[in-house]
Amino acid sequence: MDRPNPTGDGPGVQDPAPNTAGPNAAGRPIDGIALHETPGHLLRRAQQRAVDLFVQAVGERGLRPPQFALLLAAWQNPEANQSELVRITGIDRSTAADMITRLAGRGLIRRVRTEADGRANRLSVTAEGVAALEAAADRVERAQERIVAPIPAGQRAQFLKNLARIADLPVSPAGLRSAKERNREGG
Amino acid sequence: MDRPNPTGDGPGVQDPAPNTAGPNAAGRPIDGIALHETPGHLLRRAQQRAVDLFVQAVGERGLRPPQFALLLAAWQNPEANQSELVRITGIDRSTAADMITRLAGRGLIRRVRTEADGRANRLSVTAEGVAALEAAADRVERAQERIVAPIPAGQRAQFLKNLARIADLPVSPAGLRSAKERNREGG
DNA sequence: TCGGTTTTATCAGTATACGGAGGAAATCTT
DNA sequence: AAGATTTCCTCCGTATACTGATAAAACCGA
Repeated sequence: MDRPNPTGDGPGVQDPAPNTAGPNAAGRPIDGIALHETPGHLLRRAQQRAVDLFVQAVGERGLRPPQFALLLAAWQNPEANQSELVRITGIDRSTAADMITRLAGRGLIRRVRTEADGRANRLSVTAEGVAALEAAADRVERAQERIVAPIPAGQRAQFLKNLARIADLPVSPAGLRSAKERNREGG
Repeated sequence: MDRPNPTGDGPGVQDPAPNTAGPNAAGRPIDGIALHETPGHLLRRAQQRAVDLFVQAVGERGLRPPQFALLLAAWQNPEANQSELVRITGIDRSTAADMITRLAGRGLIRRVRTEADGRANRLSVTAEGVAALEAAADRVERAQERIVAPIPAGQRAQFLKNLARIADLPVSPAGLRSAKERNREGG
C-alpha cells in the first residue's frame, strides 16, 4: 500500500505535494480512499456486470435492460400513461421519451393520445413488441440467475432485499413515492 | 395481482390477446415477470439512488461519481496510463477519453505523453484537480454512508462482499482480469 | 530489418440518464 | 369563468456507457 509519490514529474508544472496528512485543507486525506470498497463504486461495477450479462443473454441487437423494462411495464399496464410508466420503471421522463421514440421507430410500440386527457400518451405495445418480449423473456430470466449466481444461494434473498432497501423500493406493494420525491418536499 | 387486460382499446389495431398461458410461442409467459423483484432491475434502481445521494452530497456542479473515481485513480496512480486507469476504475476506454477531455477542459487534469511509450498518456492531476478531490472527499464519504444506511448495520459488510462478487472484483487484491475479459477468450 | 500483430488512444454512432425550459392541457382558486 | 397552478410530454444540453473502426506506436517472429 505505497502512498502515491509522483517523483520525476516530466512537465513538472504542478505536482501539489502529495499529502501525508498535512497541507490539505478540506479534510479527509484523499490517499486513504479505497475506491474498490466504496458502496457506490461497487454498485456501479455490479450494475455494469448485470447489464453485460443481460446483453450477452438476449443478444447485442436485442432489447436492452431499460427497453425490456419499459416494454414489459407498458404491456402489463395497458392503461398507464408515460408518467405512470416512468414511476413504475424508474426511467427518467426525458429518457423515456427518447426510448419510446426509438421503440416506436422499431415498430414495437405506439403512442396513443388519451381521450380522457389531451396531454397524456398511452403506450400501445404492438404484436411485434409482444413477440420481442416473449422472445426475450426466457433469456432475461437466465441472465437474472447468472447475475446472482456468484452469491451463495442462502444469501440471495437477503441480498435482493437489501438492494431493494437501497433503491427504496417496496418488495411487493407498488405505488409508494420514492425517497427522492420525499426529499424534495421534506427539504 | 390482476392480469393485464387491455379492454376497450381505442385504435384497436393490435392487442395481441394478452396471454393467460397460451398462444405465445417463445416460452415464459411475460405477465408472470415481476420487474421489481429481478436482480438486474434492483441493481439499476439501487445504483440510481447511489448516484443521486452522491450528487446531493457533492452538489449539482461538483464531480460526478465516475469523474471522482477517475480523478482519484489518476492521483493515486501517477504513473498509470489511460488503459491502466480504465482497468482500475472500470470505466470504458471511450468513455474515459471523453471524460478526460471534459476534466481537462475544467482544468482538473492534463494529458501528458509518456516518454517511454509514444502512444500512451499519463494523466497529471492539476492543483485544482487535487483541490476538487479534497473538497469532495468528505462529502463523498458521507454519501457512501447514506447509501448503505437503509441496510441493517450487521449486514452491510456481507452485502458489500456480495456486490463485489457480482462485480467480479477481488475484495482487496487488485490486478485480476474481469470475468468479461475471461469470457472473451473463453467463449 | 521487415512485416504481422498487439497495444494505446481517439472518434463515430447509438443508448441510457437527468436537469431545465417550454407548450399544451387539465385542475384548482376565487 | 378568468387567472394561477399543476400535470404531461417534448426538446435541449450535458454526462455516462459501450461497440466498431482507425491511426499511430510498439512489439515480435522470422
